Amino acid sequence: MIFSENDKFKPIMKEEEKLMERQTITIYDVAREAGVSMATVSRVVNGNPNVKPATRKKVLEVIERLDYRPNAVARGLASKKTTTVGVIIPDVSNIFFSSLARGIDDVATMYKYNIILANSDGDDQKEIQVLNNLLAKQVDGVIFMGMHITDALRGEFSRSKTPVVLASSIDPDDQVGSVNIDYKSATKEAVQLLADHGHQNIAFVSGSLLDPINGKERLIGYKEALQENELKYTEGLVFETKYEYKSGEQLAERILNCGVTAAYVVDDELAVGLTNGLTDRGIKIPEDFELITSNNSLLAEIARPSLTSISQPLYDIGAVSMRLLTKLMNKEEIDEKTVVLPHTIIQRDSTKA
Amino acid sequence: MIFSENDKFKPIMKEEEKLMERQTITIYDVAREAGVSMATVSRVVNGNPNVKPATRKKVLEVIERLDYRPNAVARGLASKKTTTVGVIIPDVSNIFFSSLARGIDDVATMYKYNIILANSDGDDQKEIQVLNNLLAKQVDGVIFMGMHITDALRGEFSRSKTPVVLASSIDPDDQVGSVNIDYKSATKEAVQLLADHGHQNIAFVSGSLLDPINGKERLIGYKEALQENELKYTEGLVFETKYEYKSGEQLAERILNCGVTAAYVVDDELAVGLTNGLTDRGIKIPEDFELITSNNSLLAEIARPSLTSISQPLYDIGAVSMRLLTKLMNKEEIDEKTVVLPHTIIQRDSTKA
DNA sequence: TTGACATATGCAAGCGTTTTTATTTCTTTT
DNA sequence: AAAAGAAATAAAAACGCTTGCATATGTCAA
Repeated sequence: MIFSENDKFKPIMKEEEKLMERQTITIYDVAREAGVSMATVSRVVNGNPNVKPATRKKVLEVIERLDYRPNAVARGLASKKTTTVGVIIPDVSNIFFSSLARGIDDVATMYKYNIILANSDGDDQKEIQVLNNLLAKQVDGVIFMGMHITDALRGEFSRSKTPVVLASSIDPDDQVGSVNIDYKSATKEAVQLLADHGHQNIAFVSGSLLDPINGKERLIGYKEALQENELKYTEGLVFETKYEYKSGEQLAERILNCGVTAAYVVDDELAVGLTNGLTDRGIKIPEDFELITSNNSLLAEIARPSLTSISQPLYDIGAVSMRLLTKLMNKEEIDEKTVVLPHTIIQRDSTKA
Repeated sequence: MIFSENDKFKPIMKEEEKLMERQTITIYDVAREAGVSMATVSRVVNGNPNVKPATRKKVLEVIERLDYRPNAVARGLASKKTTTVGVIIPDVSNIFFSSLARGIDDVATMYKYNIILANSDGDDQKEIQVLNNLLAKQVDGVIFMGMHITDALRGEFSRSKTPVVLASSIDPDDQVGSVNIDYKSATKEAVQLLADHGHQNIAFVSGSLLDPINGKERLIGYKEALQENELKYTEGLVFETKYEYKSGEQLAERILNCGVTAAYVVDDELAVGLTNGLTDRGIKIPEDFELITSNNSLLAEIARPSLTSISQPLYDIGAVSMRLLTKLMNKEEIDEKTVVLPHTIIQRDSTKA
């Protein structure tokens, strides 16, 4: 009895049933319901103008009714574009990089891209592995952040057809795009300001000097500034350490022992550590010691005393990098693959007025 | 003449040419070169054990030689798994969320997933839009961070078959997974500590009370602590503001005018702002004013005085959320969809010893 | 040996789109 | 009213892989 009733309904419900049971509505379902071909539905979905308004309307209604959502994976396979870009970042939880990341994502969203975010810890191995992984996922482009670009990595970059932009990272030969500030000049200005205040022993506090941004840009700027002020360059005043709060704190003692009275620091976290370390030892900033940091992140503002800083427009570097990448992906004409953004120095309380 | 020469070579070079010219090596190329079927290559690539070792070796060699990389998009279409999860985050550049994100990505990597990161600014509209976008990209799961879950959003969650985990966000009915600490107890303990030090007027400084985490958890804990100490609850001591450094600074004046001598603050950035604002007005912390913050991020450590804080294990919350999501995606048995991680209070210099 | 099973491999049908090519339907123009 | 061209639509072949099913090969006990 029950069975026969069910059977009676079966043929009638067949189509509806199909829709209910199948978890995913496809372009084919829409086409059938709207009485057009898949091609037409595709055109409607993609905003192709070659569709009669009446047809468009009809299709749109069915899409609405069935709650159809195009499958981006199938699209990606057919069109060979994923509208996704890979972002390789040393560490998202570092405010310097996360500021860049935010700029990247905002512009990405603006151009209808999504970002796949992958942490590398700045590890050469992981960077390559992560890059290959992203390429396997068919990202349309890659934004790379990292202090240091190995030959192996550069090799991978050029081996693939996928466009790459370096955000706040320096590459000797500019095969790929990149967005930076002029680190050499910025450093020079900062050190100049310190020299103007009469300091004789100005420290250069940095991460690894092997990283081109430190060794080939900032250090040069530091040296030039010293030279122009007739100050002698001493290796003893160059401190190579990690980009960590703790490292900065620990450095305080050593730095004081060298008779240093001013420092240029390449990283905010490090700079805050040093500031706190000095303050804890009774040093008055800026009276007894002046200090300039480099990233103008929230940390520079929050620290007490607040820190005078080079202002790298972090968000903007990210945003411009992504914008550049969109052009590259779009095969547009690029006037200049390497863009240099302006920097300034924000005076706060870690230097005298 | 030239033409005929070319023609002569064509048949000979045909296969090689194909390989050179076609930018992408496919599974088909590997199969042909190795003299096996695509299915076998697929099995090798996917580590399926049903392949004779000799065959496996041969295929692997060809893969190596041709530098073949499986196309994850095609794989995704065929297998209906993308090994990608979506992460909806209010703002990556906020250290609270980026700490969570780092935990998420590390565990994701561990389980061979990638994350698509999307900023929502905590905006209800954007959250839904971003979610739909991620679902269109066929992510295998979603991790959501946000202060506040609208009905619309909850609707989208339950409408899709894709598993969702809330990281450090509260949902009344637990249809989806979530990972948190016990905000009520944590707040209660913090306020209790302040009360123990004899404070009569303890402020509750928060973001929007409409966010369940504030209004339904923390505020309750605050009230309970007051009650147990026979202190009267006054609306005037509840401050609702934004999670921003500036807001905290500006709050200092108002808070002093209310005769407050201690505060529990729900966000580190806000807390540092308040601390600096108070200090700038000559208030001595902790002698004249005690303060406890909530996230134990780097900021709490960096601030001077350093801030006593509830320690939410941010990284762990992210990591556990992702781990939970892997189980959900894998359809494993889950003992408990809602996991509550332990918290502690880290005493620093913004409270008396 | 042979039959019975297990193991290894191949075949081909999807997966849900885009896109090229072909076809149909409208407009014009004369 | 017919021819020609433009506009709208349909048909079907990719895209690069996975996977169920069929087939082939190998192994062992009887």
